[in-house]
Amino acid sequence: MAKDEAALRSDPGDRVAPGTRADWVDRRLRSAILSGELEPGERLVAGPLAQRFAVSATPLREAIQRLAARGLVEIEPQRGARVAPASPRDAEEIYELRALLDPRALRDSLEHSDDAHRAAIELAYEDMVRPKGGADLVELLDRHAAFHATLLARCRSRWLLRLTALLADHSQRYAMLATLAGAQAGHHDTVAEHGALRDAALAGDVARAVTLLREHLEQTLAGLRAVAGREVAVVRAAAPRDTRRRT
Amino acid sequence: MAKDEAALRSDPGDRVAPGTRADWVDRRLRSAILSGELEPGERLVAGPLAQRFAVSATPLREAIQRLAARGLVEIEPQRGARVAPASPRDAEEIYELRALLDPRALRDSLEHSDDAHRAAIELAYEDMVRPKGGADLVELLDRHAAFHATLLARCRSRWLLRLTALLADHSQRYAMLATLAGAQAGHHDTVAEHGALRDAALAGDVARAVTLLREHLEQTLAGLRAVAGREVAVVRAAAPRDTRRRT
DNA sequence: AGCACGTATAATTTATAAATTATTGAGTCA
DNA sequence: TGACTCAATAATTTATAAATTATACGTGCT
Repeated sequence: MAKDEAALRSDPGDRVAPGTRADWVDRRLRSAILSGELEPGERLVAGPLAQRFAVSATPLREAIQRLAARGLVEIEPQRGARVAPASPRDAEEIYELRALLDPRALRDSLEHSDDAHRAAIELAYEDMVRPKGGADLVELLDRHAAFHATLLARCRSRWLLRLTALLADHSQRYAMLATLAGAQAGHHDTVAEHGALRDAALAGDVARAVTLLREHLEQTLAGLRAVAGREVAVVRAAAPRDTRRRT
Repeated sequence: MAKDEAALRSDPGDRVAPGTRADWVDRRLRSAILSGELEPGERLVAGPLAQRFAVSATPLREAIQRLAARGLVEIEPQRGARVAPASPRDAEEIYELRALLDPRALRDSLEHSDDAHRAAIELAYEDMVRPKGGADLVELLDRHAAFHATLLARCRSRWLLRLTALLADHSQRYAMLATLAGAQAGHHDTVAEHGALRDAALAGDVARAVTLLREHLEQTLAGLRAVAGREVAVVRAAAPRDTRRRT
């Protein structure tokens, strides 16, 4: 039948590059929030933002709705949207959950790894430790996130991956905020940790890799706690951009 | 504006609904999906839906975006949205994650319980075991979800609660689908399990409550596996409502 | 007939404009 | 002076209409 031919042509998945404007604004806003370009608590006013991105109100609004569902922005009905506030408490919750979920995902991923996966891990690691372009901080954190995501990529549970990706977004934001707050403390030799993690993953030593990842996350959390005080100060400083200056 | 909208909006279960139209459509669509009123894989065409809900395209679209971010609908750019497909595999993943996360949330919740919380638990339990109005299936599942949510309510980690709530939504959908598929199996004496859970929670026996919850979830998963075959059949039967019309 | 191409139709996506709601500020009365 | 009212303004929210894209169908060619 001709049905098969038609089905082949409209095969889902051949469209790799989604091109709608709402998607673009979504990604753009996400990276703006993760990079700190938009500060926590900052208001997102529809008009100026639409002009700044050269899009209409509709796709902008849709992007905001999606980000709200992901927890990156908060919407108060009838009163506008703002970048999700940041707090040390939230950061602790996020990293605790990552310490619980990421190792689990890593175990399943490594147990179903293959050559292509290991190659991808090696590549992501190289991209991370030896950034090509400018040593931009946001680029560095993007590579870091990509490395972790690659490690988990073979996990078969799409839901577990969905949750880890969600948490990874937020922890990337906190990593950036902490760095901006002057977090030189907590520099617990992350390069060595990542290297050991890479080696264990490539060697197929699942148990060791899982342990290393958990320790890595816990130490990151500890380092984040070390600058919690300063971070709070920064958040407080950014907060006064509040809506109403009611007495 | 048209005056008949008030009548249209007084559909069952929304009158205490403050907020915007998009919020309303969001809740309405969510419950439609969770109740199976909209079947997995079913297309969500903007025009008819907007007319059916008596709203414009904009708020409807925003609601769909939010539901997509929550995983209840899937959007293929330029090609429309559809209710997220259901599969036994997804159900397993969801219940496995619940078995991991819910007990953790329950532990923290019960460790910070108080009289008001215990009263809420007792109330939610009564509402569940003795439904007042019609013995509607969706109402029953809503009460069941409410009971579980109440148990976890005192958990201090807002992120953990966010994840459990997300998973609860999807597991409620699967509970409905399984029941519609004729899941009399898996009736592993849920009433007794819930009763014991309630008792342990009210008595402050945290360890026991946590164990009971984990077992409850694992048995629910087991019961769900029992009807997996039939469920697949149902999903397959519903699937042919696919995108492209028959040739 | 079978396949490709072009046109027509339908649906999504975006833009623009109207309307509802919140907030600000001045003016007024106690 | 202080609080309260009420218009003015700004922002969100919704509606409507235009444009972009995908899909279906008919037409002509090999």
